[in-house]
Amino acid sequence: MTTSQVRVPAHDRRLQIMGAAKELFARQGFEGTTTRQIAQRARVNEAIIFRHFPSKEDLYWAIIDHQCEVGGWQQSLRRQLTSGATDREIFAGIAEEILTRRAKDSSLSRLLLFSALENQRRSQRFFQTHVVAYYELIAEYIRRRIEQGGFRAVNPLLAARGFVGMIVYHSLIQEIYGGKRYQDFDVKEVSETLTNIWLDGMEVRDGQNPRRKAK
Amino acid sequence: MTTSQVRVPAHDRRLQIMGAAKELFARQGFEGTTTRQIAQRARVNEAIIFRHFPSKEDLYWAIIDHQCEVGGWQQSLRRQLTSGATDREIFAGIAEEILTRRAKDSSLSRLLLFSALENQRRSQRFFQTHVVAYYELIAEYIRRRIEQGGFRAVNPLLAARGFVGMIVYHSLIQEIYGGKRYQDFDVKEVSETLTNIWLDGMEVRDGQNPRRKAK
DNA sequence: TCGTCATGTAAGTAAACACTTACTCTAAGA
DNA sequence: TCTTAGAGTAAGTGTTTACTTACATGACGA
Repeated sequence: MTTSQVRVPAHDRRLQIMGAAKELFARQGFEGTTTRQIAQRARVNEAIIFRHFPSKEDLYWAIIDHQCEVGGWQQSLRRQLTSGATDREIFAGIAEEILTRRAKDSSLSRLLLFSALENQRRSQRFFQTHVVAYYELIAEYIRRRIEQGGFRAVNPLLAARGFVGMIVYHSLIQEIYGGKRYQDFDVKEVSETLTNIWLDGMEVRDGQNPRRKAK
Repeated sequence: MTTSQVRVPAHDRRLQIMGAAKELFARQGFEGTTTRQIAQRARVNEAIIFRHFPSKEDLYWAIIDHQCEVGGWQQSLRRQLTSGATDREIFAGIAEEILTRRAKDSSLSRLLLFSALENQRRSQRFFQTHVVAYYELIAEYIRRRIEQGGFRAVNPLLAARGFVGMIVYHSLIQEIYGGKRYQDFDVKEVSETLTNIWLDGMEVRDGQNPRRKAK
């Protein structure tokens, strides 16, 4: 009995299923998505999913692992921080990359947020290996600039989170609350404006004492 | 046939069920939570839930509506913005309130975020009535300070989002990724540090031209 | 050319799901 | 003191869920 009976190599089928599942998980969460929906969207028999993945949950983590490998966030960040550009160029560049990446693949952002909300335990592994390292890189740069006297003396990790927070939260609101209809923003404007605010708050200006650490 | 058979007025039972459901929805999402779990946690027979609420979904929205009424975010914000205090006092106060409120009732933040992710359509109503108005109030204050020459000329809505983003994103990371174990932050330190960065980036200093709007 | 084995499928299964039904009990107003 | 509305319950309902099973098919090495 056949519908189309197109034979596809296992590796391609895997990717096809993961692609369909990724969008559904991103939109409806893990619990909100049924294996039947995934099969329909991937135009595949439901049993095929379980030939390629032991369980629905294994499929879920296969997607997340695959996405994280593809990403290359850290390499890109490291390149920007060591490029020798000015602070303003560096941070505006980071902001722009976050915004464009999130706009290009909003499924991934949603997926990771869902993962963090639905399954705190499991997402901790991702957080430890990816998020912490990302902040640590920015914080390290900030720490160095403080020592050089270019930035004021604040908690570097807090400053890094503040910067990333401005950017990510903006795009989160645009994405989650259907912000595009509410008000549209230009990526360049957003990244430059927010970077300017943050940087002018961080830089030491002539005749001004570096701020002491609060508390 | 009885286990304890304690008779409780309908209104109290409603609140009891909503309280139990709120925590479960906040932790596991709507789809991830079963009515049986809710009943067990509320120490109530499953059928009782459906006597008080027509459906699981009605219970869900009853919780959100109830939480939004209780909140009082806007009144508090309006009071702070018109208190006549300095910019630094006002914004540090706003930051501190956001942080303490979120820390005190982390279920609510999780619930609203879940709601936004799981049910984009429905959460738009909440967004329009609460979130938009909140940002608009801050943006309005920023707009006035720009006209007075106290703040630089940037998109006020963007600046408002940047400020709130720093604060909320920080507490989001602490909350979601179990940040308390990763690194603990003092509310005062966080609110003062982030406010200082943002405000020093926004304020016009002597001998400095107000920044033009990007683009 | 033919056997093999991974790819593919239809038709299941038991468990879990939201929700209902038919019934009991008791606190409070008359 | 009696009546009754509504709080409480045990044991269901049909449906949907993740996952399985038994079998069909065809590309490819020998």
